[in-house]
Amino acid sequence: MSSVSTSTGRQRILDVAAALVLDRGIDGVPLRQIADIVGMKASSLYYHFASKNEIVVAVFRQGIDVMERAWDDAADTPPHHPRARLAIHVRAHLSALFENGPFTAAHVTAFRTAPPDVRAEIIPIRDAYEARWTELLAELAAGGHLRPGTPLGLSRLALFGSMNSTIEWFDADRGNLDELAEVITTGFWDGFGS
Amino acid sequence: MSSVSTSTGRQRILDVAAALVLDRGIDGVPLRQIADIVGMKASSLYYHFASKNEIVVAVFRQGIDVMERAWDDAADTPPHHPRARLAIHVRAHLSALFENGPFTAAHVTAFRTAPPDVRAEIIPIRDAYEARWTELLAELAAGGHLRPGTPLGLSRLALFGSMNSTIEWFDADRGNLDELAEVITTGFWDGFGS
DNA sequence: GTCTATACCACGATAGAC
DNA sequence: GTCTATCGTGGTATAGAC
Repeated sequence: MSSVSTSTGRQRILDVAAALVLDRGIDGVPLRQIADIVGMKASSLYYHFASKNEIVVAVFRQGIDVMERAWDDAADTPPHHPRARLAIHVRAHLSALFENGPFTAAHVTAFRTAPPDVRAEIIPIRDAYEARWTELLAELAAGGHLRPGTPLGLSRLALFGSMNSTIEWFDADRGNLDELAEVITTGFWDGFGS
Repeated sequence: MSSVSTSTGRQRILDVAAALVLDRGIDGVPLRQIADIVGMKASSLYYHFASKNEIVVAVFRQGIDVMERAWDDAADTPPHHPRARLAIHVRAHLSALFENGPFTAAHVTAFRTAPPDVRAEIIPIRDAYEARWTELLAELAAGGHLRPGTPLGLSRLALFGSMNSTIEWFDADRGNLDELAEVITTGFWDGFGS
């Protein structure tokens, strides 16, 4: 298992690149800066990757991979009643955003400004992840657990927005991810009104 | 009243810059591209602005200004019961995001990767806008209309996330903003569960 | 208020030694 | 697998004519 400080070679480059891209965006990160932090010269990056775009694609891929793994882990737990099933996947998505490196967060924040060819390569992969959520919400709706009348796509997008926007303000070092997941789940399920 | 196609000089530069920054991020937009679309040379931009950062600051300022004006218009309407009061301000915020140029959306999406000095100049201004929301939510909570136990800051951030993340998917040309505002308000107030 | 010309630097990327 | 050296391009910004 790799961690940021112990990874080597290709993975170490991706760790550094993901953190920087999350912070400054794709165009805000020169290859020279990635290389500096890794401890090599920019030209040496080209032994591991053919281009900057290829690094970005690898970062995004790994970000989606982290999300899918978190989903799979969550899906392993025994079946719950509907709300708990949602809660466990919300917690998993937040885990991908905050507990497994900067990859998922980098993907979520930087994808919108990525070059068209990078986007084209990533879209099919992220679609597969989104389809899992659509399916989960469809099952909840079929069981009568979601308000009728709201299109499924809308509630999925609202949930994604609510989860992903935590990147802007949640501090994983100070806050509690379980509590955050509970707030988001409750907000989605019951709302904040009373 | 200025519109994108008829504005001139300084405002025309800002209109173009805001649209491009929304699309590609700050570092993804060369001054030459702004100048091209405006119909001048890049060097001529320096007659109107001292630096690229100054353009970005002006774009963000206007984005916040649009939000505040939308808020003020909403606050002009006679007092409602609590949920309707919230709904009217949600609608106003979405109006700022989609109905008054790309400034507010550019601010929301590009601020996170802005250079530190740009951020420092903008933060106090955006804080004032956020304080309006905090105050509104505090009044709702004081009236017993928000679920007790959820910190006010959390519900404000959840609401912001839900509204601002619509930038990623809502198509103002095809969708209905009133309906969107209703979905978001209902989602915040009552949730999506049943 | 916009132009031409240009300075200066940083960018991504390649070649080839070690 | 990393280095030095370098190429070509394009970035922000300035000077000065018109």
